[in-house]
Amino acid sequence: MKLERDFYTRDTLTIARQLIGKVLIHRTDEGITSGRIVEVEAYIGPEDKASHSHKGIRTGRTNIQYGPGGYAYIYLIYGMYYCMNIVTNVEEKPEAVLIRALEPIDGIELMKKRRKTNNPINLCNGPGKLCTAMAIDKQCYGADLCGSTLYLEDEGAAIDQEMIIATKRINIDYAKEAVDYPWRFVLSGSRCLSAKP
DNA sequence: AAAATGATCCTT
DNA sequence: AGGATCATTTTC
Repeated sequence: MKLERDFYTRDTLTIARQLIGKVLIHRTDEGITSGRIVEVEAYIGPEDKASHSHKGIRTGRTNIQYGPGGYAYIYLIYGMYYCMNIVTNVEEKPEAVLIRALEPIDGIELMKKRRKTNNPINLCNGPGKLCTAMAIDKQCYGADLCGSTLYLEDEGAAIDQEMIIATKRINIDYAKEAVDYPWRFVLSGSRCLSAKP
């Protein structure tokens, strides 16, 4: 079942935890790719020094975060890689969840071609990698996740809450006290994580 | 107008 | 441990 708007317009940490186990799907002219989410990080607006919308910074890049949840926030990092976030909560709350790793499901051959590797566990085990594998780029900025091109589905099988581990976020050393917030959620034991829990 | 800065990945 | 590489943001 496709996730609808009401899934996205809620509390960000609740959504982040519930995103583990959901399936991300992207339909392109080249074909369909999909993967099961196994790692995410929450970025919670003005109060979070690690967030792009820290202090309510509103620019061309962060603007989509200020709308309602259920839209894609895509940005280029280090001049080379795209990262995909899911905008969460309601209007004027600039919050989002970064998708950090997936276990590939559909379109694995296409992913291998795009990523130039044959190792299936090296296709989507990082935020830049999964965007390359699924051809998620600037064109996806602001995409409505309640549409039919880029969206999420619930597999049906619920994840045991004990299998979801909360840890510190990755590579945000610049974020002062926020470096210690346990806002990264991973599926325990997954072979496709970007780093050890 | 110019400088600084990365929510990363790959190679050594 | 270091370099690639550039859009976006911040600063002058």
